[in-house]
Amino acid sequence: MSQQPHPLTLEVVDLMAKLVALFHKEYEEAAAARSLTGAQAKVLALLRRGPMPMRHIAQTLSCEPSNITGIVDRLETRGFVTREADPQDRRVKLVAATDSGREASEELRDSLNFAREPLAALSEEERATLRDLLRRMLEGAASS
Amino acid sequence: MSQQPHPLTLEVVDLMAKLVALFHKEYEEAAAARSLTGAQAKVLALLRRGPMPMRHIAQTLSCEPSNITGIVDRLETRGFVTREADPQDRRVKLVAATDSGREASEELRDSLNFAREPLAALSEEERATLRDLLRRMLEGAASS
DNA sequence: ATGAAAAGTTCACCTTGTCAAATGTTCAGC
DNA sequence: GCTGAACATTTGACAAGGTGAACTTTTCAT
Repeated sequence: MSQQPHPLTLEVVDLMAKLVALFHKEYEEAAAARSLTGAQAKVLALLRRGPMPMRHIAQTLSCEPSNITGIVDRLETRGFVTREADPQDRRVKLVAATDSGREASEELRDSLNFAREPLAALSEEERATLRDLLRRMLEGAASS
Repeated sequence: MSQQPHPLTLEVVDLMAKLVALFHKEYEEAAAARSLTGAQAKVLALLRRGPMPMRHIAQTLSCEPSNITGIVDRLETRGFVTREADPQDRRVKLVAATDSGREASEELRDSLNFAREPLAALSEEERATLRDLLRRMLEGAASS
């Protein structure tokens, strides 16, 4: 709690902050190009793996369940998502992406990959090194 | 525009998305601990380098100037920031951090450095490698 | 001098986010 | 079998972030 901020660490944090800002901006733009908001795109991306209870969405995105209600409402009126009661437990609603929702999400993801100019600056080997470092950093954190 | 998404690239993008989410969450929490919002903290961080016209803040954060008005309003009522007319051009207002604003921003920054658990998983040498890779990736992009 | 362009502000509006109070459902214990 | 606690979701009130359009003030080129 009282360690000197090491100059190298400080610089890495600074670079990461810039990269985060850049990534965030590009994600929002890619979503907006499909008239989705960032939050809607994130929910849609989660649902690519399959239907999911509201609660689980809220936990994964670290926000209140009541917040998800609104986001799913807006996705639902646009036909990107459906809500059905879970037969196992009728308290929970399973949110599932429609075909059109899945398609929008995958398009967005692919457009992101191609738009990733920063990554193009690295060779294949460097990208592998980066992948390993990022993996190590994320090992302790939450997943999916 | 039609290149196959290379699995390695895809994985790196995915890891970065997770890192971005993690970083973002920790930043918001660190800001909230000082009862600042993320946006307010970002503006305050920009002002550490010196006073700045509203317009410049908006450009740096890639948002509309009218948005900055509100954020600076809220920072101002809490005494973190002042607005004065630029003597050179009385259309522009120079926003400057007060001592208390600067202090809050620096505290936040330092708390971020120490809270950066993910980085602790890397050795000094690995952090240097990461720094170099990030630098390369950001070379083409906007700065500060 | 006049008029176009720039910087900020204001206003109306939407989305994200929180919290507290409802509703409906499940389930443990009796 | 009933009751009450716990749970998932929704609703409503509210604040902040974000946009776009209309307005004021100031600058500056002609």
